Amino acid sequence: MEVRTLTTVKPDLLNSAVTRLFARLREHLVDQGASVPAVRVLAQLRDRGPSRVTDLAAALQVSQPTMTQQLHRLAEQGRIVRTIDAGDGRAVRAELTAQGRAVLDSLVASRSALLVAGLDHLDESDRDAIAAATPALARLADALDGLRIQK
Amino acid sequence: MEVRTLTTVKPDLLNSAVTRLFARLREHLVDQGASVPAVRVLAQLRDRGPSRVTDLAAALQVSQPTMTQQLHRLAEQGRIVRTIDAGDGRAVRAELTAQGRAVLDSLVASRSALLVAGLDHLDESDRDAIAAATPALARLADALDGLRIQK
DNA sequence: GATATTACATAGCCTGCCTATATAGTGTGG
DNA sequence: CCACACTATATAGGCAGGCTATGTAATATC
Repeated sequence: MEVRTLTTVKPDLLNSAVTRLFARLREHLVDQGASVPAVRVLAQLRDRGPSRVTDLAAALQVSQPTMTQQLHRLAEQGRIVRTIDAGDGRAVRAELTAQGRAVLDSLVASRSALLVAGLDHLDESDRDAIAAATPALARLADALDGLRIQK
Repeated sequence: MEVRTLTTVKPDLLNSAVTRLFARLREHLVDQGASVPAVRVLAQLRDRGPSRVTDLAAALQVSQPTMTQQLHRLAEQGRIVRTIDAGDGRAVRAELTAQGRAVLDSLVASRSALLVAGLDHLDESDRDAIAAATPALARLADALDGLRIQK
């Protein structure tokens, strides 16, 4: 049997760390003229391909008018194109442009570089701990999703 | 010597986990009629005691007008009181009310309960990994803060 | 073919953030 | 001791991102 200091998760410390990390990640996007909601839409279009307004809104859990507005902004910036669906004149197909894809790739790469640079300032043991915990944190997010739905 | 799979931090997965966790934590506050910026102000007042507008703005890294606005909202809700500083007629002293303190305590307790409930759905090994990584994540946030300043 | 439904757009409102500027109190040099 | 500079907060105006309610146009359905 392993003998080590018993450590339990301190909710406040976990909350604080997550909040601070998120703030830095968001700030990094904003410094490059992007935003978290915009990047989420671009990533969704990259992953799911051309999509309708309503489907994107559902996938990202925002209202349809919010998604309409976001897509109009992204279209003005040339990062997506909006075309009327052939076969359903009501529907809009949003699709990444080459520029949009390039911007997204660049933002993602830059964000990874930031995290790697941050990790580089840590001890090996801290990096190991974070690497080991990453899947667990994803599962914690899954669990919280589940609790939300039951609410 | 321990023999185990060598794992490196995957920046995208870490970003995704942090982003999702933050989204749930924020949603949980919003469900209770609060917001992340408002709670940050209340927590600051709890930790530092009565404070001036400018000091709060600096501590939370927002502009002075943003803090002025936030404090007016919190005052309308009865969560803080704003009094003119005795000794400097220009300055405003913002201070938690008993109600504000109670609301903050309740929100913090509820957030902890949410996290504990989520953790309860995980394996012992996941909980251990998260407990072990929490200080490392805080240090990662510190490191990113440092990188930001050097920028 | 009239009507119901669906997909998106628009209107109007809120929070939260910003910069620029006004106002009012404090402090200071002459 | 008063004009002037400075400092603390407030106000004005603007943008992003979120919401609900509702309008409009295309499609489906009976």
